[in-house]
Amino acid sequence: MSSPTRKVTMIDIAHEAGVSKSTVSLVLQGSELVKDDTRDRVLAAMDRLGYVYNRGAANLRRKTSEVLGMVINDLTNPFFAEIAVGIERALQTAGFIPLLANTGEDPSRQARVMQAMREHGAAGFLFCPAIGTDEGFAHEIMSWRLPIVTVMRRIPGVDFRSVAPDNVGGARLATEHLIGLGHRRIAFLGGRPGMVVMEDRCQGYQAALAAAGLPADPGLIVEERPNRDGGLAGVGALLSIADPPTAVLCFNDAVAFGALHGLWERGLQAGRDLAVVGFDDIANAAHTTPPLTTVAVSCRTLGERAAHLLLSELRGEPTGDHIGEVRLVVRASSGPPGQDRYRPNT
Amino acid sequence: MSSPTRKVTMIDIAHEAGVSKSTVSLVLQGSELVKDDTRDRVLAAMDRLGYVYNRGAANLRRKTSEVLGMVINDLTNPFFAEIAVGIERALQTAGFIPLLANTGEDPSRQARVMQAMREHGAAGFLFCPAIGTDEGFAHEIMSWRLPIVTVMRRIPGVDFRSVAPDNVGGARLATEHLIGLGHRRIAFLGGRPGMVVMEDRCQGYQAALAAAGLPADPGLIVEERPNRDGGLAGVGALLSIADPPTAVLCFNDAVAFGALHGLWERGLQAGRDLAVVGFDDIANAAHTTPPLTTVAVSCRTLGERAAHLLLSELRGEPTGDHIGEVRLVVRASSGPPGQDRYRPNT
DNA sequence: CCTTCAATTTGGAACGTTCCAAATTTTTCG
DNA sequence: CGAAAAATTTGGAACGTTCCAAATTGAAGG
Repeated sequence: MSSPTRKVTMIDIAHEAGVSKSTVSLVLQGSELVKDDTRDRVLAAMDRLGYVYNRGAANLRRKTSEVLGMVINDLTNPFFAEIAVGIERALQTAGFIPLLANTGEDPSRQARVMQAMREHGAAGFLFCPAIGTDEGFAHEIMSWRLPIVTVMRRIPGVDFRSVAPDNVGGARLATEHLIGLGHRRIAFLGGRPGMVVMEDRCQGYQAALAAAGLPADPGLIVEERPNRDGGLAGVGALLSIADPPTAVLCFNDAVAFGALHGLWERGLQAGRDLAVVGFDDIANAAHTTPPLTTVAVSCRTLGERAAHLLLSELRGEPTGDHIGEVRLVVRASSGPPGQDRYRPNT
Repeated sequence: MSSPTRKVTMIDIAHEAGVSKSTVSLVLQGSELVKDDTRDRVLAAMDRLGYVYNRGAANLRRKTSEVLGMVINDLTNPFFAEIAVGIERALQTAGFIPLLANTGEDPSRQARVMQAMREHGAAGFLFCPAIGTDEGFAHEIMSWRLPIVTVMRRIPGVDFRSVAPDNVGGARLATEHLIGLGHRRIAFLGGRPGMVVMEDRCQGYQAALAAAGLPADPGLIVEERPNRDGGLAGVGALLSIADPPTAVLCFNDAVAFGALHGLWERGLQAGRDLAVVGFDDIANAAHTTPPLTTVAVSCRTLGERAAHLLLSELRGEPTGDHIGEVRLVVRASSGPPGQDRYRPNT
């Protein structure tokens, strides 16, 4: 039992059950062809000998695999962690299993690890591209002719299926909300041009302004790192311009958290002194002081949809992109513009 | 090029380069035996034909694999996400690659997916057990005779190598800090007995009390879910007992966040009205209001150590458990006991 | 009992590697 | 130059499956 005994194979089972290896194989594949009685005998033998199916060998012969690559730019970000969980869940129930890579936004790591996954027989990829992913690489992996679904960030210039929330619509929704509250000078804070997500959200913001007949002041669009630090720095910049905004739509919740913090540092309060709106509705958004108004994206669902999309592609079914619904969640960080405290110069 | 051409194999390369498949194999394995000139020819051929190494086939023959199972109880928890990232990083640089499973604290999912990973040829496991993991299952996987390293939560009764922070020491440190501030009635909040981590931390807390000659009031140990909701509920319970504590050590940061929120709801302030200390120092701890005093655990490092431990085991090297260092980070949520506001009954 | 047809079962050749023992080529040196 | 030694290269048998075509068994019908 604890001896260094050779691994149990189908042949051993065949022997033990008094059938051929082909029959064992049929049983393993749940074939209808085999007689119930025989099946039972084979299953019993497997049990007795402690058989472990060797999928590697099977896949070698069959030229397929149930292994998929899951490449995530930043698992440390709860938003992407949630997506990863959604993907994993869907794959698991479909009998697939992901190889994981966290690229940490490093394109060269990304390239290395995706190559490794290919060598390990990944049958397709769920892919949240790192920020600097270039078109050359995109073409490279396209040439692999494996199904690939990009999640959140689509790559311009290649036609992978993609799954993403309705960034344009969400930003429009949020901006309309602010306009409805009476705001006229609304800023957009965070992100870098070249980031598709930033561009989409910014576009939705601009569309809402335009639809309301409000001027688009380029000075109100502040580029910043897409994280808390960016928000902190950006809100400072916004408050110090000559004619400061009364509201700010942040690229994402992390940026909004930073903005909240920046306000707090100045003795100002979000909602009263400056309306702040986030994007994503990550877990913490409900628990800041004040709680954050934000655009809710169901990232778990997004992950599941991505997985299903990839599975469809694997089956060769026709597929289309998926744009996830968004929903505005109004909390206390967004209020109407006030006249009292928010202008340092009065 | 885009034709449904058969996959390129070593044999094709051998042909193209005018050598035998054995030579190609040697090149692939970076052997010193092959002449530089030949190596170049082979590499060139690979390049020309677009060869992809089939590790599945290699592993079948070689009876090893660079694939490891990474089984995480809850990736949604930033603490474990960080560990996962640390593991993945270390594995990647060592040329290994993880299969991922998120069990969502469900032991039956856990059992299913670990079996699947075994069938896929996982050579070992990095394992953060789900909460209800029973000893029977532990013995089952032990019988697989694969190297397994448990992370964070060790399993009593089986001797897997394990990696965890110094929970006992950290809790002692935190409690000593509170005692040093002058607190005499210090509560412990959150977690369930049966959770090893809770037991360790609670033990450290009790040790510190005992060392300071303070009585151990069992009424000051409040079991609760190990998350924000548990903290919220628990702090309410603590404040309403006859002789309430002046300080509370929370099972982890999430619980502490809930406690902070509970205080805020009652118009009380952490640090002044009740000293609150967390455990883990997750990303948000520095950004609560007030910022949270907590025991910092370097989870990224923890993950890396776990990976290295598993790799050592794979190489058959002698190994031992790793207990990660902890460090007390004092922020504003813990102050000396006051006399004014924290007693509802004065 | 023989035939026919359906239901089961089965050998053996892949799948793309590695690894061993043996073969071949190259170098060294008396 | 020839022999011995060293450096390279090479066939072919695994590894544990699947899958096909063919063989065997069983049931039904005359």
